[in-house]
Amino acid sequence: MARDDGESTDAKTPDADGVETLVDPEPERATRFVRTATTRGDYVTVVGDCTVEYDGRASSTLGSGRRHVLHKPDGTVLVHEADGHQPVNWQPAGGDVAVHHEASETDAAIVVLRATSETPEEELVVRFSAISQASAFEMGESSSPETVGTEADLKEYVLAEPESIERGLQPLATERETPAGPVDVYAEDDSGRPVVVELKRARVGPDAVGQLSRYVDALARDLHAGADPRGILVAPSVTDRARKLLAEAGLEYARVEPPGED
Amino acid sequence: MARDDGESTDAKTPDADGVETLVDPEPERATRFVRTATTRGDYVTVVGDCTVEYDGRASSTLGSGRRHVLHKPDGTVLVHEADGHQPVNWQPAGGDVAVHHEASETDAAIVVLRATSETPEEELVVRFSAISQASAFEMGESSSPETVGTEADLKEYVLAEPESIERGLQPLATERETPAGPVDVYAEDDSGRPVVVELKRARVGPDAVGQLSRYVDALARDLHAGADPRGILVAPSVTDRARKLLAEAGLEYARVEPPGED
DNA sequence: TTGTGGATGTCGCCG
DNA sequence: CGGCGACGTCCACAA
Repeated sequence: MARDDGESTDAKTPDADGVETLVDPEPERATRFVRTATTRGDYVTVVGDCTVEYDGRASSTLGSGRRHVLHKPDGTVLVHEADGHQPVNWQPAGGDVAVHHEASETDAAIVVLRATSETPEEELVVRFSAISQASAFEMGESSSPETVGTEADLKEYVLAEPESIERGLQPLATERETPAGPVDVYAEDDSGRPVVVELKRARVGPDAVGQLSRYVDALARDLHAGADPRGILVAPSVTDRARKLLAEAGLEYARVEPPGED
Repeated sequence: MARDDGESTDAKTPDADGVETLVDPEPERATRFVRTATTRGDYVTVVGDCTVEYDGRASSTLGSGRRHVLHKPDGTVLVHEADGHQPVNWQPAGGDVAVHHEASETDAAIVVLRATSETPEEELVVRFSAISQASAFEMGESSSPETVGTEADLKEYVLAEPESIERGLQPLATERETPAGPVDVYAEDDSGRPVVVELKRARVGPDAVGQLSRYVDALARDLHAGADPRGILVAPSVTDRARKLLAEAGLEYARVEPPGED
């Protein structure tokens, strides 16, 4: 879709389909371009040499280096480097972003992107000493993937086939509230004894045992004395340590296939 | 840095400083460009309409939409949409990436990026029906930020000033091993009673209580009978439920300022 | 390779 | 808005 508004003269390719690109722009031009595109609600990317400062829940400093900076229409800022899934620095959605240019200690003007947010109060400042490429894209609405294999899928399966955990097990409720939090599946075994089922979609470690343990303890307190609920951890597999912790706490483990493998 | 190798003729701006950009390329050209840049070890970005399929630990499908796809030199693939910090789909570093083009159901040829990995066996397939922009960048080595305000900083502070937790507290060891895992700080109170200290840099919930609880239980078993270790959760703040769980488990809480606020 | 716990975790749901 | 737990969590570090 062509851009015909005034600022589109900044674009290297103003007639391209929803994309404008500057290569090696001067700082002032880059500043104007990024500011305009950001204001317009575009998805903006900048590649160049920059330093990054972050201050908020923690603080960090990054020395000069070549990075890939994204600014999304929702205010998200991501600073990516050559490696890794995680951005090296970022700012969550919802904050404000300001772009300006200023003189650096040497003679080169630099482009500064400052992203701020409140609750928590945080600030991310990216200072470009050189910009190789700045682009702006019209991005459509975000969609969400249909995912199979989540804990919700496992719960569905367990509710449909409770015998896969134990013969005679009867689910009574999901997300049953206890003083320690909601229990994934609350059930009764074939002798009428209450059972707390904690579901995990993947191999479990000690944390899941702690979680189940808290629920069972809370329920034991909550129910009339002598109810003595059982706790069953349901997962594809367990680590050794988790298995020992289960044994020590008098809890049980039931293996299920990972969900969504139909 | 100018690119003078054979494939550089694909670049829209072959002389730019470490950046090559194609706008609205034909599928075959885009395929060649992305494949070459990827092989070369460049940081590659593609913006266009695509579908995404993932299969591995879980499975997901994404219908057609405009997206921003990154391929990093380490093999990481990220698929971003207009919103959110997290990529809507991704592939971790270390896997293989293949790019080819194929005929679609309609007459348009499409560009396919397939990222695969083993352990766990996973596959991510991005199918572009149209590409607005494809870019390749030379990216330097990744750096790592100097971050202040981590749990490690809190530990340092606590070891230097144990009285900030409790008068007379004497740290004996860090990461002391127990059958339930390593304890952040192992100490003795002024009466010589052993103390397990669990540190958290931020407000804590029930999970941290469970963690501390496991350590204390394990240590009680591990030490000679009658040692009766105390457990202190050290954090800037606690949720109500966590506080209740602490009380029920006979554990304590000590408030500390978030680290790195000097 | 696997286990374990931290993270500026982020995200969605629910009170 | 805060609490709570899932996440294809990712990640570094240790065994």
